[in-house]
Amino acid sequence: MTAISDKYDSGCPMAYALDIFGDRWSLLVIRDMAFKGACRYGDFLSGGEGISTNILAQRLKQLEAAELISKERDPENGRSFVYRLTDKGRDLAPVLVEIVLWSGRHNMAAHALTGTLDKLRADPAGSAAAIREGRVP
Amino acid sequence: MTAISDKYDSGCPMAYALDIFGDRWSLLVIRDMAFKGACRYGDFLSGGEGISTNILAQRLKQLEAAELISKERDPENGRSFVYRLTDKGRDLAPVLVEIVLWSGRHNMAAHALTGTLDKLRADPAGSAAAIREGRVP
DNA sequence: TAAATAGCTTGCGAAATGCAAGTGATTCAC
DNA sequence: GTGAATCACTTGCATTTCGCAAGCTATTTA
Repeated sequence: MTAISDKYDSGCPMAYALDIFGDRWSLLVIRDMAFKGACRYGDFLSGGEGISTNILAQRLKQLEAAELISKERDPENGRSFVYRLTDKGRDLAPVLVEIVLWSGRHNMAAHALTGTLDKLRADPAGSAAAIREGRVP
Repeated sequence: MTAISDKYDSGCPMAYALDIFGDRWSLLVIRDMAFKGACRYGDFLSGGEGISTNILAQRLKQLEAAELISKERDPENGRSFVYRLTDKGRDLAPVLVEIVLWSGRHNMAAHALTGTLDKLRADPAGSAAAIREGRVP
């Protein structure tokens, strides 16, 4: 399997992408990693939207299987793991940036991540580059 | 309601967007409109991935409620309706383009929409502009 | 006026989701 | 060295959503 499954794969690039992150939670996990520097299970659990623990575990496995994230033991705490975006995952930066910019244009009620939104607006390409390099914009 | 529901809205721009199109089918419907010029119920049903009719009807309602698409009677065929992207819907163009480009970079098996993919690669901004203007890239 | 077309709606079994409680492997405090 | 705490899950179960098939309504064509 690629991620959730290949059962819908029609060869369309959009369908390929949605097969991997076309659900409620995957992009929120990736957002936590890209914009907030989250890297541990507990970080995602307390990410703000209240993902439940079984779904989180499932999504992390799927994202790892799709090679968007990697999982390693935490060298400083043996009972913890560190999740990181892979090159493929960081390469989603322009997608994330455009989604945030779109929401910024159309959701007047937005109040979270606004500091980041200002930076993205001021320099979308630079922000995407930052994510791609593993930095938090 | 905004779309599927507001129950997850945390004020984060990403969450706002995913609340509207964070599911398996919404972006595929929008893809059919943006890249293939689809505008009728039957067009979406035969869009390639096999969405089922009840889910399609539900998604069209949600997308209309979120003001990404509009619905009108077809002036040339009274038993048909014409769905169109609104300004807000067409404004998703950069998101769609970046998703397709990302898939193009990472899915070597892609075979559908490849003519479009080449155009997007050659001129991403121009392709996004075409969608924004209601043309098919 | 009968048949075909377009766009749904309904019913129902299967799958995914959400919540709560429980497990197992470290690690820390004493 | 032992008990408590932490971290990362897993399991069970009720609820929700999905997917398939059949049916319904309005309009149009023959």
